[in-house]
Amino acid sequence: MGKGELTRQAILERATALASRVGLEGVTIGVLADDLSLSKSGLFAHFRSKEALQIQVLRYGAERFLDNVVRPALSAARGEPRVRALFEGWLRWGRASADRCGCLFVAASTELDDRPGPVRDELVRLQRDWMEFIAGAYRVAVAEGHFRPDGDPEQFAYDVYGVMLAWHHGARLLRDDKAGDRARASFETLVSAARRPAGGGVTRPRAARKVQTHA
Amino acid sequence: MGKGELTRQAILERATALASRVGLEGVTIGVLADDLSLSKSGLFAHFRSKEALQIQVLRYGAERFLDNVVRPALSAARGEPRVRALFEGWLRWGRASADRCGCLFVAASTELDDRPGPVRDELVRLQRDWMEFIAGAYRVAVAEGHFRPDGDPEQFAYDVYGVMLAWHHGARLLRDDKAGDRARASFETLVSAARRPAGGGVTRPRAARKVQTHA
DNA sequence: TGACAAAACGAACGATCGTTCTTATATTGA
DNA sequence: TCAATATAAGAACGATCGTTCGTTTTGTCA
Repeated sequence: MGKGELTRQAILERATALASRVGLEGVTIGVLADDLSLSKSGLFAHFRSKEALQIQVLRYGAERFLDNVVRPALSAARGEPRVRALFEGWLRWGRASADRCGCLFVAASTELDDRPGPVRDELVRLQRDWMEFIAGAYRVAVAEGHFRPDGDPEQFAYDVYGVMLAWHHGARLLRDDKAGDRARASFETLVSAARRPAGGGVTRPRAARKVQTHA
Repeated sequence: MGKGELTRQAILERATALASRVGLEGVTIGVLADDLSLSKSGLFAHFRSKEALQIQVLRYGAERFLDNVVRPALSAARGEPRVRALFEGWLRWGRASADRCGCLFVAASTELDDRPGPVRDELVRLQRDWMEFIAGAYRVAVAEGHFRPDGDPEQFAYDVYGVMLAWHHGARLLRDDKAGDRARASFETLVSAARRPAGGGVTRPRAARKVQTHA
């Protein structure tokens, strides 16, 4: 990796952390340059516009999210355990104080929802991918016999996302200590609703129902 | 109402609508003055600082929310009907294209969650009040015998807020036509889980609620 | 090591930011 | 109607915004 790519990564690292606090628009070239002991023009040369920087920040944040949440969760067993691993990783990621790329997307979502342009397009693409990934994890859990087959994967993804957003609101804004417990309670409700009915309904299960209790 | 108070209201009206699109920080004195055909200094004189303007915008938005959502819902019957009226009004308010004070608070929440100061304090106060109001509506429904008494009102408020945030994410950012249906489906799940058990049997733990009916 | 390319700098650009003055115009009450 | 007052305008401030340009430093490789 050349020198240029190295500082470029350092810039994106810093910018991503900053953006989750002050928003994508709040990341100013001057402040960012000062933080990294660079000149404005030197930093600017790496990206040819602020818009390009913003897009790169979104992609960098998504990569970090993949590294820290998605990929680790893939080592969990297919089905419900993996869905749980995704949620727990997501929550852990949101709590992390060091790099707050998690809330970068929450912040960017409300910041860009009414501002058309390539930055918004990139964010929508990433968010759609992530929602679809959750829905996919749900489908795998159905295939594994953990979740009921007549559920709606997209609705599940929608609901889980809502739980995360509510957590963000409670924990970050309202500083509610119970936000984490509340998020887990909501998630547990969603998971038990997604499970196959306990009594053994009309559809005959192909595999024995796994019982997963939470702490 | 004097002349001053009149233009002051007009400024807040415009600023509130603008803030829900570009955020509280994005509402710039110059742009706001141009929109209203006022001079920067003339507008500025009404508030002695931008920070004061932002606080006034939050209060104005909250008043509008009270007028358009909360007070109309109070004419619904106590208990579950009122809870439903609150939710429907909330959703309607979020959809309204004319004045978007609803998403003002969603936008401000992520914008201010990491920026201490009096503006943030005001927002937290308003949001706490609103959450507590929802929890209060839940308690009334318990008192009316509609909802089960062993439920957690704060958890209910938390969950409903999550549904609204997910709707905002789906409808505003992802432009998902099904967001409204999804939000209603999630809300119905919450309400049926909150209802008294039909059989009137043993009270079950909160995590083992009823099966979710996906749309 | 020397030549060439990559990377960072410094200065400046026009524009806009929030804010502060002083001056002019409306509005109001006696 | 006429002062008293409230309201708006105008000009300018220092600061910062994203961006451009030419120069200088630094890294890379034959």
